[in-house]
Amino acid sequence: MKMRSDYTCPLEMTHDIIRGKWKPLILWQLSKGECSPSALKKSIQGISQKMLIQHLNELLDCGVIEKTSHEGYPLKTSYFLTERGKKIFEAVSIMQSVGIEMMLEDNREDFLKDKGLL
Amino acid sequence: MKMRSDYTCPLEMTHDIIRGKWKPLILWQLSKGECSPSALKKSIQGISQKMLIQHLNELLDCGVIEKTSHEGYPLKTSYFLTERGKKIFEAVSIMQSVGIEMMLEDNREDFLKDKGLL
DNA sequence: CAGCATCCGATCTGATACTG
DNA sequence: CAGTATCAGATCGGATGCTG
Repeated sequence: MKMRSDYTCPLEMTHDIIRGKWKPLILWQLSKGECSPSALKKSIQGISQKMLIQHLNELLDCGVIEKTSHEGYPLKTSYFLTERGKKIFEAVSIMQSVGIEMMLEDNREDFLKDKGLL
Repeated sequence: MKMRSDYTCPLEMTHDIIRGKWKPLILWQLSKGECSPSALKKSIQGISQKMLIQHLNELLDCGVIEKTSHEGYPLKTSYFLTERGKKIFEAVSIMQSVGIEMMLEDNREDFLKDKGLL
């Protein structure tokens, strides 16, 4: 995926960046601090390695995250949010809050409590 | 599209609602007040009627918008945000702000000025 | 462990034509 | 004007196997 450069509206640009199925969750995890792919995979239920790496690469392309690679075996790589990524995370964060509010309306307190979100 | 009921995280739920290509723009327009499909089509550059109606139906399914239909010819229908929709719009609104900030970093003031966003 | 390539089914989107 | 149906092409996502 490449970021377009002909967005007719800033909203479209942001949307494009976080539209991928796993993007918000990846950003959510990275907002807690830098993280390796394997750790991300563990913390994001259901994501495949392929999609993880692919989405990480797309986020790299958008300048939302960066990585550092420590050479040698075993390989170690860390991904982390850039300043731009921290801005995007503001949107992700609101998405989470709004989701919690909606679940509360739907009487899903139990679910939220189980997750430690309440 | 049907909303799932097995989200493992509130973030996923919100994301699912606004993931469609035109959803944020539709919500953006509706946030200004109730609006007919034809007016929406005019204000959202590039959207086809099919995608507009389809996305409107999906937003209806999610309880994010509602509509009123005035019977008779010519047909008139108005869509508007529900309370839930107004909450979701908070996220959309931040996406817009973040997009503007990113465009400013990218030296696209001219574009933003043309759009009256600066 | 991190990352890439391939194959394939699922999903999404757009164009067009049609109905009440 | 609002809404539906159909079809084709594009994109996305998941499974698997391979590389350094």
